[in-house]
Amino acid sequence: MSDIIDQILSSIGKGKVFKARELLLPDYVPETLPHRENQIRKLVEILSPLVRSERPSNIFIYGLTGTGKTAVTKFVLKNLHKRFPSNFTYVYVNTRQSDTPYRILADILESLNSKVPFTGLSTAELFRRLLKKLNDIDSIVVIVLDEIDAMVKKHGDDILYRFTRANNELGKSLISLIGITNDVKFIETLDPRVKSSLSEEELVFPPYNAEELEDILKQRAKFAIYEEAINDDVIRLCAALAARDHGDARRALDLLRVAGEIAEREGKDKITVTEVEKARVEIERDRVYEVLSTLPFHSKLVLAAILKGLKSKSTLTTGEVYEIYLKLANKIGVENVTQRRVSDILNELDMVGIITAKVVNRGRYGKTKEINLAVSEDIIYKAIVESDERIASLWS
DNA sequence: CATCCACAGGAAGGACGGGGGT
DNA sequence: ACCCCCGTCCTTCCTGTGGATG
Repeated sequence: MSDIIDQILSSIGKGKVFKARELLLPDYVPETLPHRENQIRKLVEILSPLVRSERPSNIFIYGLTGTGKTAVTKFVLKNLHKRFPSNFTYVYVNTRQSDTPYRILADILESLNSKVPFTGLSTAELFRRLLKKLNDIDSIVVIVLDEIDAMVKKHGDDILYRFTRANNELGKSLISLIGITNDVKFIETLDPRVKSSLSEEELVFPPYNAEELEDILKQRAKFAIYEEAINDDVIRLCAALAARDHGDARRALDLLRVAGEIAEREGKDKITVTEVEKARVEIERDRVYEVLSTLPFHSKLVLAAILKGLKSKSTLTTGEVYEIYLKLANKIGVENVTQRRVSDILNELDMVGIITAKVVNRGRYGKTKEINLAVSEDIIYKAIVESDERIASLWS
């Protein structure tokens, strides 16, 4: 028995691909950020008052996913803090992970070493505690709110307004906000007071092109992967796939890392384009599984309805999906939700990238959504059948 | 050129369970 | 022990709308 385990362990242990796999993980902040020199310079300039222990302007940072917004922000703050540790503190909150005002405030308080209950308090109470804490600390605090658009779309800009007013309530200027968003149009939807206050300074991150992605990948690969285990074709393919997807560096790094993991798992000593292709499928599959696992039952059922419907048509409307959904609900004997709810569910499925639901006007034939899958059908099918047996029974 | 389709999507609220404060 | 606040799903009722059609 132990032979088997030894075998497995040794085959895992003697990975021939990665020198330092962690350098390819999404939250790793590298020492150099190629093709972001301008953004770094601008950000340091804006934040330079910190050197004199003064409050910098609030900053709004835009750019699509994987354009280096988070990395640059963390990089700059980390390095400034290293040089001037007593001048300020900074807090980073990802508002997609902590996507309610309550969680955001709780995260900030926890970063400032204040214990808060998981739930139970009002957000007003948390805000009061935050102000008190800031008053006690009495130094500049830079608060980074990453992926702020997701939170505001769900919960409104009320919390942002409160943040921008916090300096008044404190009676001194301690808080400096950095808002990061993927959605360029997002800022127009903000309350004008919040908008003007939050975007005292603005910074734009353009997408990387394929060449720049290659540079980034090469540079990381140099330290993360053995030279013999990789070649330029692999890097070029990862870069090209990611460039097709609006120049997303995170996606490019993910592809490379997962391709390497696949190579090691299969006992190979180098990454080839085959592994990159497998990595692409695997990444997509993992994402679908994860999204589905958190989906409420009726969302899965709506997805099942879409799958069924697309068998006979190339695109569906909300009404068509709802009809099929009603049949399926009836078949497995569960209460159905209203069409209004299904409309929202379709938007949610769109938001997480499993389907595309585009609003179209068809004149005389009304306004509806055109619904299509955004992920390959068999991946969704497998994921959905495994996630719930009642839904699985619809196919047996 | 008005009409009218097939919904979109906002507003208000309610049931419910998890987790406080006091 | 009791009340309060929260987020999550969901309902009901509603007003809004781009453009093919008559």
